[in-house]
Amino acid sequence: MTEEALGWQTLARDGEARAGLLRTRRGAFETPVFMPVGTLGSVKGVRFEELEAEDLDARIILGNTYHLWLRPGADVIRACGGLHRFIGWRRAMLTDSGGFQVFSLSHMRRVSEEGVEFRAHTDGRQCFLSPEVSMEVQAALGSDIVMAFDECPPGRATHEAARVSLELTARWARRSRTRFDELQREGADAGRQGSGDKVEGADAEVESLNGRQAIFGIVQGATHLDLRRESLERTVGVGFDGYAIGGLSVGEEKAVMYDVVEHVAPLMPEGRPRYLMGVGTPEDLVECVARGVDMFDCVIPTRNGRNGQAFTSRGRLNIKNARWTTDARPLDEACTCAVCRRHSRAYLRHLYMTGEMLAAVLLSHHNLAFFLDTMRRVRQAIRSGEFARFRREFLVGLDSGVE
RNA sequence: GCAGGGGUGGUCGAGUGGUUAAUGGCACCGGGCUGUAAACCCGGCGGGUUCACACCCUACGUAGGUUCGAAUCCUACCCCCUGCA
Repeated sequence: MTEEALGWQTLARDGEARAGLLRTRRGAFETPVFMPVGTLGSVKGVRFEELEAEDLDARIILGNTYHLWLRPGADVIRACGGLHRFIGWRRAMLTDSGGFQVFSLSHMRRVSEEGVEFRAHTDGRQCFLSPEVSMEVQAALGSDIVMAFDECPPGRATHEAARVSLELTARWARRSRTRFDELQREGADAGRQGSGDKVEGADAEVESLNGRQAIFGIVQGATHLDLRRESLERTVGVGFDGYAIGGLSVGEEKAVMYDVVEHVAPLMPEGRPRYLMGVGTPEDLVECVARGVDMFDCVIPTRNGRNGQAFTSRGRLNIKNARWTTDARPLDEACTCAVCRRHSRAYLRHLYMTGEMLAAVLLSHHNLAFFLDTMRRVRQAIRSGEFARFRREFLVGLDSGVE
């Protein structure tokens, strides 16, 4: 028996790229992994059966503290047995802390040492979010991986602003850890495993985990490498089950983002999973795996799918374009997802142009399939020592353009 | 037949003498979206020449007229709607 709430071990390395096995209390799966985003307890437009089906096979999804706290409320979800039971998802779940909303709703908030005062985007009422509140809400949600409460500065934050922000995040990391541990001891975790809950696909390794929630710390520092290093040291000093790089893809140049990841990821603890928050496009995933990242999440496949954009092995395809009006081919001729096996571009365009919700459903499905399949191929390439070649060919493919 | 109302750009619909190639909506064409305030947002949308500024044509049922100037006023005609016969 282990005392860990989460385990990660390297299966193979290829340059900085790592293939690993991540064990959570709700299932073990290989990394690098992409986590579909389900902010409000729903991966928008995609049923859980589909997420579990072979062409997607998502092993872990995201939920959001801030959004679920506002609606339906932590008490409701606790009363319903935690987020997993509430939404009907048995596999792993990671919850974001609400830290990102401090950034994205920045014009309706006030940040202080204690926490953040918000005006709820839903009805404008005054709310207060802090490391303690975030941990309490995430305990009520009972997610498998909890994120520390951080502050995410804009990508172009100055050195001085990024330093102030990073230091606040570091203090909040300590408070997050402290309150998180108290809540685990108090048994506040609504998703606690080991008391008779049958975990689908659980194996001996997973059952050897202690059944508690795990918690990840978040490295900030904007684009300033010295601050990133300092933030990393301080976060590791607190001690977490895994570490995330936050504050990227928030307005900075793409080359700068890659540069930050390239400098930070290899410095992150070798034996812990590394999670790049909110990233990214297919090329971002591959490029950041190459720099040592293990976990990703992004709204792009579902949001862009809803908005008519498909990701394919030859780049992006805008289903709205008139050129597809009578095109009988699937979105991506190299894709074997349920949507590509059955439907033509012409039909998908028709659905989109007529406002049928099925367009959003099918495009979201395909996009998730493409992202998840890309990660499968990434893992396989790393394990067979052919990641460099895969990376090169994948990027050439994306650049070749949809015909 | 008489009385009243009306015919505007792909479409619906504003505009009742002058910054009107003509407000809006829809449709259409294109672009964007990275820890989801997003089934959303932004641009274009009569034709032609131009990289562009710009210029030229054609347009508010049809044909005339009044006026420096007309989608807007007048006359005739065509068509549509409503009521009465």
